[in-house]
Amino acid sequence: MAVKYSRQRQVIYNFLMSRKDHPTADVVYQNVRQEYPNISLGTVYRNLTLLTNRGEIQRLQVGDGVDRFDADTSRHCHFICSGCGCVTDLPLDCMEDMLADARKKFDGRIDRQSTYFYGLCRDCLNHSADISERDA
Amino acid sequence: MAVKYSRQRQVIYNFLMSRKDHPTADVVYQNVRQEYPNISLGTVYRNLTLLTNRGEIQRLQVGDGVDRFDADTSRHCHFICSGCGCVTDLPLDCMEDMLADARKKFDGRIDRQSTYFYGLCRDCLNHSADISERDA
DNA sequence: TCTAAAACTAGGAATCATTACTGATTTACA
DNA sequence: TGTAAATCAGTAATGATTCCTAGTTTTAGA
Repeated sequence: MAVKYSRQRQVIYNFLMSRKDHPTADVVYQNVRQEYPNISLGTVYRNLTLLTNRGEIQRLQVGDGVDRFDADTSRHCHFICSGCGCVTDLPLDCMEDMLADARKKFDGRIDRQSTYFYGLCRDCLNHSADISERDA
Repeated sequence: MAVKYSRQRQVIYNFLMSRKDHPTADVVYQNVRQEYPNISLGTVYRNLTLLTNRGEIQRLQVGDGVDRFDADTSRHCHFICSGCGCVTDLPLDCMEDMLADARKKFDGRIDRQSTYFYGLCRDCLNHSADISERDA
């Protein structure tokens, strides 16, 4: 299937490029709707999937049951805060080494790697410290 | 909430310990049902979640929309075949280094890491080679 | 510019993994 | 054994995502 230009896809892609917080499909929908009130959620999902398959964006599955999307396709890890659910980029030097090591040890072809770290972000850590102090 | 012994949970855990292929909740259900015909899928889910929260097993979210479960809680990566969907363990030496590097670079607390590799397993590679030869 | 085919869309229905609810049962412990 | 809390079976509800269909937009070529 040849890919034809569509206004909706362009707007979806532009919105994703403008964000660094890895929005969900619904967040993309709610925002794009400001400009295109008639756009449908199905269209947002279809285009996010299409862009992912074409390698222009990447889909993140951080484990909370909702997929997220990232316009940055460079190889990097993600951190997911168990407190507030925020997702932030985490570029690590050792990713290349890890991939090389995996390829050496695994009998098969490895195309892609995805790494997620989980914990508490700085804001949530500070907040829980506040609570501890208050309770003390 | 104190955790009480339950026959069902024991059977679910035993089954998971006997498998190396990271079964889904439904696969656990179908198998445990052989021995306990009355067990319900809800009970399987509840206990798998409870065991995960207690750190006795781990939940895998490999990206196909269905969660998988692993009785091996040691730190290791997983490979997911894009061809047949099989999930296999992939222990790598560099995981500790990577975690240490992430902790050094990230301002916050990192508790846990999960790494997935995607590609084609040996069987699927051989199979696609067969198809290429046949078509040639 | 006109036209036809292919790709795309909006809107809504369908899917399906997972969770929540409810009344009955089991477990722990005095 | 008696009792309260935890758990269960069965089923309904949830919610993210995909599928479906009729109509619209885009593109390429005459």
